[in-house]
Amino acid sequence: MLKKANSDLVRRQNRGLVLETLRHLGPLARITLGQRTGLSPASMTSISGQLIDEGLVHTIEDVVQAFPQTKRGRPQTKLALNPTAANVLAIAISVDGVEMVFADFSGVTHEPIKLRLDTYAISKDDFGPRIAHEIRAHIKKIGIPLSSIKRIGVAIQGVADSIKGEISWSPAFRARDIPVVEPLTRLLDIPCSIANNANMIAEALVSMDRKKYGGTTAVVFMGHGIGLGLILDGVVYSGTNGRAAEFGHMNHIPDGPLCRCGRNGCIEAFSADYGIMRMANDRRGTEFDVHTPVKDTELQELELAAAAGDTVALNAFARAGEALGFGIARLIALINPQRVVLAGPGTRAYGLMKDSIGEALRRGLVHDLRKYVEFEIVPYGKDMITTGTLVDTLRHLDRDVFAAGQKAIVVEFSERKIA
Amino acid sequence: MLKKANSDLVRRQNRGLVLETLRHLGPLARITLGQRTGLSPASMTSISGQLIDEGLVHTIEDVVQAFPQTKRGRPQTKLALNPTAANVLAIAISVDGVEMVFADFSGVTHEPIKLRLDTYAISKDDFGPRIAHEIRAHIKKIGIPLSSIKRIGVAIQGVADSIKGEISWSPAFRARDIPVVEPLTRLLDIPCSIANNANMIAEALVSMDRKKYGGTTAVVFMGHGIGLGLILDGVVYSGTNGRAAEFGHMNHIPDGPLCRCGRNGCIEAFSADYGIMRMANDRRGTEFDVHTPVKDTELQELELAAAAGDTVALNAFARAGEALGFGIARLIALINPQRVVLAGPGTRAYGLMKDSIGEALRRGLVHDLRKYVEFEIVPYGKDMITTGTLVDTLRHLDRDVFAAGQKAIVVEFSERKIA
DNA sequence: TTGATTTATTTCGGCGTCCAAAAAAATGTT
DNA sequence: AACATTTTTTTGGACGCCGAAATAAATCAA
Repeated sequence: MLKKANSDLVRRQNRGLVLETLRHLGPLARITLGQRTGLSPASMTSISGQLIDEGLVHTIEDVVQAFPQTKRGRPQTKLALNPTAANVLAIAISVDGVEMVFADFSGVTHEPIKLRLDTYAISKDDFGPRIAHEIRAHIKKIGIPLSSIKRIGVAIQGVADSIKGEISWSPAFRARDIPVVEPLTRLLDIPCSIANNANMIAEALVSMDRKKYGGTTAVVFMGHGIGLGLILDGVVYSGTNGRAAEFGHMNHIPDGPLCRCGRNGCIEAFSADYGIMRMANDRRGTEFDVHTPVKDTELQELELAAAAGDTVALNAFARAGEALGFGIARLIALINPQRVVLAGPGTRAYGLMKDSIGEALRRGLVHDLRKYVEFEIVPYGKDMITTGTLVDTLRHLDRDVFAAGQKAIVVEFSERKIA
Repeated sequence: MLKKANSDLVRRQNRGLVLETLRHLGPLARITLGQRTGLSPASMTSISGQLIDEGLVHTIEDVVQAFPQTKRGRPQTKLALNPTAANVLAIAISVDGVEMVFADFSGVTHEPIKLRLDTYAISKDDFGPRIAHEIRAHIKKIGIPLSSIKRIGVAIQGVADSIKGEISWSPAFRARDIPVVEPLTRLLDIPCSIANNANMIAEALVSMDRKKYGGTTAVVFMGHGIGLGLILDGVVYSGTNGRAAEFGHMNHIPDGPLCRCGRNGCIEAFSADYGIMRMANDRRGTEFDVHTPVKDTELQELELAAAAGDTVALNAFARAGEALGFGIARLIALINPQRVVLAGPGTRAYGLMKDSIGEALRRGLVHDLRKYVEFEIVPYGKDMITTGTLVDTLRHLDRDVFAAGQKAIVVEFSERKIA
């Protein structure tokens, strides 16, 4: 259903457009902004004047306007997002621990802060307050005022309910339905949202290269679990109630090996680190409990063994690839994406799974559907999750908060006009 | 990325909103229309005046304003979509044949026209012209001018490429990549679009009950094949290049029974009519070629046998249900819809598959994901496909064609204003 | 029948938006 | 110093929506 439109909507949308363009392309002169956005120079003057009055944007003459203009004519005055307009905070929570990254409105980040926190032991109701406490402690250290933080984004490994603002389930926690948004909002008085980390990686990819990833892309995240971020028509799809896809717990083989989720035969049970480890141990007759976290060193040893030709290790990775390949085949049959991206630390062993993934795709997917899909492995940067979360959070400011304009400023603007 | 907005957009969007509201709620007075859309009475006068001038909407005083007003005050004059503003045509193509339905702008349909056409034998390049010819023949019979048909929507069983405007693959045709949009547009000079019939059923459901189906719903269509329509956030998702999902060819069991698509183990190979038939025949040692179309009478016999306790028949339906259940479990893991709807003639045998579907869902899906999903069987109406296609086609007119206004009329409007 | 009341619709004036064109500003070129 | 060029601002007009007032068209009451 369409929505009512009025001149308010027009300005809001164009303000948002200008902010997003500056964010994406960096400092630009009004004339260039006009060309990029399609807005007239007159409108650019009006909109940028408003944004400057509100402190969201500033002219950049002071700084290195250094580059002498080689052209004739009045020199451009470039506009840039004003870093001091706001700060945001991204928090990434996984079994590895908690990472916090602060950024200013222009997207420049502070040094990441890593917390050692025994998330697995913490209780449902202690987690939110604990994080709030940590935030307070660290902004004091960094020296930015709490009130300057306009939004917090939280990314978790596991199932996030972004409507309720809870961690429905995560391998990092023993507890379930852990409230996050409510305590942070209450204790810090800052709007907050929560999302799944595979979605945030997808967000990071789209912001990096909209042409490549902006259509319909499936981002498979391989790590301690197997996650999925879906980009549909350029927008990250976050499912009903924000509970995003659980690709790792899509069944591969009915009644297959036991998965951490309690069902049998999920993709994770084959392809996550613990699935691979279990497969190898089973063949060797060694006991293995799927709930024990797998140490990266152990996995690396297995990879080395496979590389050296150990058939048990090779087989474990081949089975992992097969499950993943069939999972991707099913995903393609359902969504028909233009591009499938494999990301995450688990891609380190891609070479050991490549053949079996390809073979599974051939077996499980009719050529007509396969032929249009492009595959890609992206090298995993640890900061993709926080980057994506920051992108998401800043876009929220651009579109919803600052696009609307601010009461106090509107008054100032009126005065300026009268005078 | 946001788009530039201007006053043009505002009027276009509000015109579209008014048209959609009238379409959805039937004739309404300006005042009611204002309440429903959120537009002021003044704006309603302006917009409706324009729409009336353009002939898209008419007042309904002439007709049965009969119902005497029980209230005091100036009586309402109801506005309605003007049936004569345009005609549209929906064409549904399946292995059963070709069905054409004409409708006027208010959505009132003519009697459906069924064509006997040997689609399976027709060549790639003969199909479009043949359909164009049939359209010409039938509008002559009905007595509406060709030029009044403003848009044609085609729904097919199989894979539609709605960007290229082709039937990529369909069980109704031997040929592939059959152009449809191009020949119809060329020979009739009418805009045309093509879509998948499961999507059109989804479209029909959303228009019937937006509250129920308007969130995230998966519509599984059971017939000669197994199709899927996905509604994401109230909008039917039509995949990359409009090539929608092929749920029926999602793999169920690697290296399982042969499917019509040439792969092994697709859901269809278990759950489509031919899959069920093959399963029963295999057990009985009878030969069965999956490419022979299954007669409905044969299937009914099998259903009766199962109902009478025949274990071979019962087993065939149970296996069909199991494949379907695991397919739905995988779908839920991936998309997490609020609602899963089973539709189509295949649901006639739902009673025989119910238990195995439920069992498969339990085996293949963790409870946390299962618990939020609602299941529903909708009784199958043969006209759901054409209804959905008409809904889609008329919305296109409302939003894209008539929302924009027409040059000639704008002039008239100015004159009226001056005088 | 007439006037009061009620409700729907239209008209009018105001405001916000965008835009095209003109003017101003700031620099390079001759 | 005058002219050319380019960017930015200003000005005036068009179009949109809206609130308020005016108008229209009925019912109700005396």
